[in-house]
Order: sequence, then structure tokens, then C-alpha cells
Amino acid sequence: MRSRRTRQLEAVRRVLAASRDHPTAAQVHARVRKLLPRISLGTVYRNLQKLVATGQAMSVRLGDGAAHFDGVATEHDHFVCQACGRIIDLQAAAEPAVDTTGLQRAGFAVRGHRLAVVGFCRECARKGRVRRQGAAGPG
Amino acid sequence: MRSRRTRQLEAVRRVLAASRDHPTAAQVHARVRKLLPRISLGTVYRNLQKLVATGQAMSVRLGDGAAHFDGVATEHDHFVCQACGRIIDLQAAAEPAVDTTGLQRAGFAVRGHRLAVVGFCRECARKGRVRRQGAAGPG
DNA sequence: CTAAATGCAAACGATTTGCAGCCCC
DNA sequence: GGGGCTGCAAATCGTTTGCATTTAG
Repeated sequence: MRSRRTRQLEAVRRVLAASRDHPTAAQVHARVRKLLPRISLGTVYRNLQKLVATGQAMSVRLGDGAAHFDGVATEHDHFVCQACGRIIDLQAAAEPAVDTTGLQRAGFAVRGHRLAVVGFCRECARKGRVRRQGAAGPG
Repeated sequence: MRSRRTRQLEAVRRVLAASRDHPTAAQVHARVRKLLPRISLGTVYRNLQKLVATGQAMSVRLGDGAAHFDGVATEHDHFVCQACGRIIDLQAAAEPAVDTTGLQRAGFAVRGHRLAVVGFCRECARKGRVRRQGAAGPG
């Protein structure tokens, strides 16, 4: 019943902690392989689950099919750039505060939220890759 | 190149407009089948895509694998009940306003956002199904 | 030792796609 | 009548799972 400290789990933990780009399970797998060439994708999935379950990582879904993993486990929001695809952490009490007091007053028991702000990051906005309003929304 | 007005597309549009519960593609399929028993799931997917692409519907992802479809196409947020699984539209300027002015000041070009507030809906909260804080987050 | 974890491959669920025939415009 | 659309089935993608074998404690 007790949980073991395997080299595979350690490697996944380490890779995730060193990644700032919210890799998918497949990307984590590719990176961990450099340390443990024989590790399987299934094991990566199992260990990612374990880290999420123990609050050492979080998984975020963003429109596209695959789950992305975040070594930052404290609750925070994300910004998704429509041009370069980067997923940026919106840390701390900073930025987009979500006000749920109205909901709570209405009788909802709020436990948390998932927020992804969509648009163009500083760099892409500066480079003028900004497609002006219109067309598809934040999907 | 021109788009046609088929009975299948019409049926999907109608079913979605009449649904307030954010059905999955499979659920839409089941409902449309009552009108067109021979319609295939693939066609339902293709037509749902078409409605989303033309701004007549929106698709929302919420933790669980499947996409849920919403006949309300105007941008709005959702509340997901952890007890009964219901997905509730948070309409209008009401409720959880997301403040992105800080982000914009920081150079981000904000185009929109996706917000899901997680917790217990009025009914479930009242019935005491509320598991108190702790354990897993809004995953 | 021995139960938990691994690697591998098959199983899965959601969604997409190729194709032959159908049917709107 | 022609090309988009359909139904069907097979294919794809991300993720999970069963099982024999390895390995941490």
C-alpha cells in the first residue's frame, strides 16, 4: 500500500519542475527519456497522475485535445497565446481576479475555478501578429 | 464550395437550441435520432463543428474527456457542480467578472477567456452534499 | 521476501477521416 | 448535374489498463 520512490517518479518530477512550458504527457516522456531511455509512456502517465494527486503538479486542459502539466501546483490561471501557442502562468493574487461573491450570495458553494485568458502574448502582440478582433472566439 | 442547408444540419441546430443542459456530441446524436433515425454520429460531429465555426454554438471542455455543446453562442462562463455534474450558464454581465485590465496594461492583447467556476450548485449545496474544503481542487 | 511499480501492448473513449452513394441548389 | 453532404467503417489521438516481470524497502 505504501508508495515507493522510484527513479522513474523522480525523473518525471524533476523534468516537470524544470519545465516552464506546460508540456503534454508525450513531451514529458520525450524529456524523461534523456535520463531514462527505457521509461514507457504509460509509466509517465501514471507518475504524472501521482504528482497531481499529491498536489505536486496540476494538469490543465486548453481547448486542444491533450492535457498539459504544470509543475506549479498552487492554484493559478493561464494565458494562452493564439499566435505562438505558449501557455503562460498568471501567478499570485496578480492579474485576472475572478469575483465569485455574487455567486456565493446566490447560494452557490464555490470551491475553485479554471480560467484561461486567450489572446496574444507580449512578444507576439509587439511583433504585430495580432489578428484583430472578429472571427473565432477563445474556443 | 457553398454551404448547404440539409435536414441533418437543421435538426442538429434545432436540438441544440432546445437543449439547456450542454449535451455532448453523443447526447446530441441520441436526441437528433428521434427526428432522423438514420443520422450518423460522424454527421453530428461535422454539423456541430459547422455551427461552432459560424458562431451559432460554442463548445466547452470541462475536465472530463468529452466536449459539451452550448446553443448559447454569446461569450459567457460556466459553473460546474461537483455533486450533480450539471453545467450552468453564467449569463450576462452578471456574476464572475474577469478583470484583465492589468494584463492589457502589461502588453497582452486579450481576446477573450474561458472560465469554469467549480463547486456545488444551489440545490446540491442546500441538500448538504457539500464536501467541505480540502482534498482535490477544481481539477 | 512481497507488494508496488515498470514496460509493453492491447483496450478505450472521443473525435476525425476516406470513400461510395445521395441530394440540395 | 455536380459538388458538397451523408452514412458507414476504419483510422487517429490521448489516455488507461491488464499482465508478466522487475525492484524498492
